[in-house]
Amino acid sequence: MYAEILVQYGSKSLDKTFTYKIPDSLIDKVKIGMKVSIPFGRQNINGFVTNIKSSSDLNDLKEITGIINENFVLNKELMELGHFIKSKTLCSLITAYQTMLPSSLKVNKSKEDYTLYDVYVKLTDNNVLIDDYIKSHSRAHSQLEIIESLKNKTILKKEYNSSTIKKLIDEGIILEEKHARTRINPEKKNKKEVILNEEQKKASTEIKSHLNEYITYLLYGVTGSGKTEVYMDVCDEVIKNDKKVIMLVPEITLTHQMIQRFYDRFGDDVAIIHSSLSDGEKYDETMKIINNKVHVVVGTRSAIFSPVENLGLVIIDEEHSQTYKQDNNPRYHALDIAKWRCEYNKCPLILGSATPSLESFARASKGVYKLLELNHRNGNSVLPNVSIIDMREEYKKGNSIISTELGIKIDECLRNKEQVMLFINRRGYSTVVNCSSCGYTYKCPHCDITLTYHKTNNKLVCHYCGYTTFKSDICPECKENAIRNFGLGTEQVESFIKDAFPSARVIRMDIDTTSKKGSTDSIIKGIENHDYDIVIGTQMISKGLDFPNVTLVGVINADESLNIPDFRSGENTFSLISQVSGRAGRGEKQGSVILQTYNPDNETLKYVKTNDYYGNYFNEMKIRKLLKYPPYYFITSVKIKSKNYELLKNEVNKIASFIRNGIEETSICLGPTTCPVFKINNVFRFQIIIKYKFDKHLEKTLKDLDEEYALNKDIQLEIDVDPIRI
DNA sequence: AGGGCTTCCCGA
DNA sequence: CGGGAAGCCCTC
Repeated sequence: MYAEILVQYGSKSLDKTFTYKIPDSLIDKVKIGMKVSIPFGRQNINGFVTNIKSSSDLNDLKEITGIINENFVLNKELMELGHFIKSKTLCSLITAYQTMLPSSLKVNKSKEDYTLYDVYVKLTDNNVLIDDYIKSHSRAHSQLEIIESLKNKTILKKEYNSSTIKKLIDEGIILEEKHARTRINPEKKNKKEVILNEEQKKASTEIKSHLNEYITYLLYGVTGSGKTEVYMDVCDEVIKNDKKVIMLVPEITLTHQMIQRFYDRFGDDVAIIHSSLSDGEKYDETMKIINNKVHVVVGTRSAIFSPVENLGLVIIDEEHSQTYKQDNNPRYHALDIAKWRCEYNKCPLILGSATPSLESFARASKGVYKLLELNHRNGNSVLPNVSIIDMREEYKKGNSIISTELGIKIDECLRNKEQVMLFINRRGYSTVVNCSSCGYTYKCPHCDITLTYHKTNNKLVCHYCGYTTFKSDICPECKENAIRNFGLGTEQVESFIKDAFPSARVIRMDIDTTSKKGSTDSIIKGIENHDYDIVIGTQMISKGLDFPNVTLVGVINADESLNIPDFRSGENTFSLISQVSGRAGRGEKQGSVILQTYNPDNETLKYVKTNDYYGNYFNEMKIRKLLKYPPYYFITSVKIKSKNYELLKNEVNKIASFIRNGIEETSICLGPTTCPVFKINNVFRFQIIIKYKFDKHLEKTLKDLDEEYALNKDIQLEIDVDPIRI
């Protein structure tokens, strides 16, 4: 028998199978989807079995040397899914499989058991041996004590002094026993029965009556409308049918509260998968899935690859979230994978959001997805009041950070013992540092961007490559004492607020204050317990958090995300600010939102103010149609990168004409142009954008292009099908 | 990916 | 003519 094997390396030049002979001793054991070790050239590496056959045209084949993990086999569904990922993202097949696996199970890893064991000890059954032992020697008191304490009992080994017990084990009086222990053990708390309101019941019933069909539902529910209850109600039904559920959330730490609710309801029937778990934790959770110990998998993007058998439902919460698209190779979108798997398993897919992506909403209005709406907040809470403040007027009054009105509102909140959230989507102290005398601006020497000032350590930091330098008040160009800060960041807002409201307890929440493991949790608990009155944060405070005592949300600079040069900036601003606003007034009290902006007439902000998703949708769609952007056209971007600028400039034009010749006439090829950030880490970057409705030549053209440059070390290509930003 | 084999350029 | 870097090619 022979096996076709993919080698562990992801390089494009090795993206083919190699045939090995299966030795007689392994014939009954080797299966498709297994990891095996093989000789390759003069090295010994691992590979992945993709096919088994009884004959081969080749002779003098080498033999498989061993199986890495007999208990792990990638199932047929995921084997097929690999081909889909390969063709969609133009990656090699082995890269597709590697992407599906947690690092402990990846093909290049040879260790097979990550299980954590507790070692227990017990007395041997051989009573004669024990008696002899006690009688025949004058034993240390401590050893006799151990023997006494273990009568009819099994106890953790580490309860005893290790050298004392070792002796007893060596003599055979005491036996060791290993018990596997899972690292994460959620508990089920039977909280009070959830009663769905009419809207929730309607949505849930609709989905529950089509559980054996591939239908994509768009659950469009305003913030606080209780989408989670609908998810859980449908989950219940799927579990009753003994099928499995995968639920995706954008970022685990921020959706901590939602995961807790799943634990409370389903307890140890839930496995959790996300990037901040350790390898061992991920291994345990994956094993729970493989061994059919759980019905529900909750996790971030990569959880869509969970090796569940009998998938009955996929839920993607906050479906508009950009985190579902992987921004390095393979650039897959979890939504595409979810669709593929749901179609394969003939089961429903639920996309939930308060601000669905334009693509999704457009599909729902065309009837491709089925639209389900939740228009009311759950319980007694109502949507917050939004007011827009013209910062141009405020600036004249001398307020550049907090407007008069926001100041008054904060004061009011503090007096009422309510909490405030202030949103500023930039970390650091100030985003631009320059000289008011000669105009010199601090820029990163390796990247094409300005440095951000961090006051906590008095350093200038590049947010792209991490370059750090000290800041001086004296201009390095003209030597004048005229260095000034522009552009607001979280640190500056924090220090301003601390000065303005000295009695308030203030916490800042951004990457810089939450990078330590567990710090996010402790901040969230602190907010829950009202240890803080004012929370200042970046977009990490925008999603999922549910604090009933937060009644005021201030958006310090609503223009920030509007000014990003991307066709989606309007859509993203609408959803970001709507999500942030949704943090206000989730309890009994009415919430209010203050949007500070230098563009009070901006269309997007007006729609945010009136919470008019439809208005914003139609407005954006009009623009997208006019400019031939998604969802009217598909987009693929080709980034071309090199350290050698002259070579790059030359090559880029060749690539553009190659693409122009290889696509249909109805498709549009834009560029080459320089990327918005022209240089990162001393690598120059150009891009070409292809817009198309349907192009049967494009995939082949891109594949050829990719292969052409696969071995070129000076030029790197980065092809992104359906990029999330350009 | 990684190692070996070929080629090509330079100095003596 | 030797040596060392650079490029090329192969791995079942």
